[in-house]
Amino acid sequence: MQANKNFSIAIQICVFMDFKGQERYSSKELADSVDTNPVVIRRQLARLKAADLMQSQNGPNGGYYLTRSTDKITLWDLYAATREGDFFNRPKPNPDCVVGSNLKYLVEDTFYNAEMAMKPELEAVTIRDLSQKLTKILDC
Amino acid sequence: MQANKNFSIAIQICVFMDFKGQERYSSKELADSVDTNPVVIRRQLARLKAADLMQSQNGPNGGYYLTRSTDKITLWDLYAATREGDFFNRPKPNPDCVVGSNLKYLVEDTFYNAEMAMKPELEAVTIRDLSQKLTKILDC
DNA sequence: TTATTTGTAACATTATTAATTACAATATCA
DNA sequence: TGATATTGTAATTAATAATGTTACAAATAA
Repeated sequence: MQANKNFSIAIQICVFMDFKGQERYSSKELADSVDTNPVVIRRQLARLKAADLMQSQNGPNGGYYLTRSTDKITLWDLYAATREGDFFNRPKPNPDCVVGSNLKYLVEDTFYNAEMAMKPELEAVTIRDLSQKLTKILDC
Repeated sequence: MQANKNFSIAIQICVFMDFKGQERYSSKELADSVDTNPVVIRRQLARLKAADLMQSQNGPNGGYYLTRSTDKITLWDLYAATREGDFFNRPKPNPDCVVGSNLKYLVEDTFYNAEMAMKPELEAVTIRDLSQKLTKILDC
């Protein structure tokens, strides 16, 4: 399990960017913030780029930047960009067992519905919301 | 990531039991169905026992059985029994980064809401529903 | 009393994830 | 143009987590 982790890192990167307010961020800077390796960050950001949430520029003074305002990026956007694989996860059922081999079909509708039920909750929160909340916390 | 997998196995075991209609099932039988080791199954079932969904009996002709009718066991029951850890999963934030170290608090409400939004969807489906659906599929 | 089964700990193995190294491609700027 | 900084990605290694296995005590039925 770990679409969760990628999701969490994506949130952190975006909030970090909004909070800092720079133009661009190198993978090195972001890696320090997340406490991991720059290459790990670049791999993560490749997903966000694929979802048109992030852009990058090569060369000196290059780096990554968000393609739109942080009040237009919701947690659902990041969830969708970083999720992978099946919500329901039964990799290798015994093909001789009628239950195991059909279970996927039995539950896929329900699992889809469950996942979609989260959508409005995650859409209700933007990156801007989180970074403003953070600012408030730190003011105390 | 793998609360999902335990959840899936729990569903499979319960549907299997309803579908077969025996009194009890040894961990060996169940392991064959799931295609894994009996000890793995026993570990899984320990969770379901802790959630009062399953009981067991030692000795010859012993084994596992559900504590209540399968039309009273919902997918949410199994989800709750098998979930572990945080929905939001950022194990070791850099303590020097204000974003990373506070992120957990920023999102925990939203993540709780998102998880709870799934509840009615998962509560709407019982183990009985699934095993009846399976029977129908196999009749075709 | 014997056989069967759960419960669990300890260990071994396998699979997955993350980190690192390396380097080509690209872009900036003096 | 040349030096430098940066992304993109592949290949490798290291670390971590999950799974499978063995072993055996405790319980129970016949």
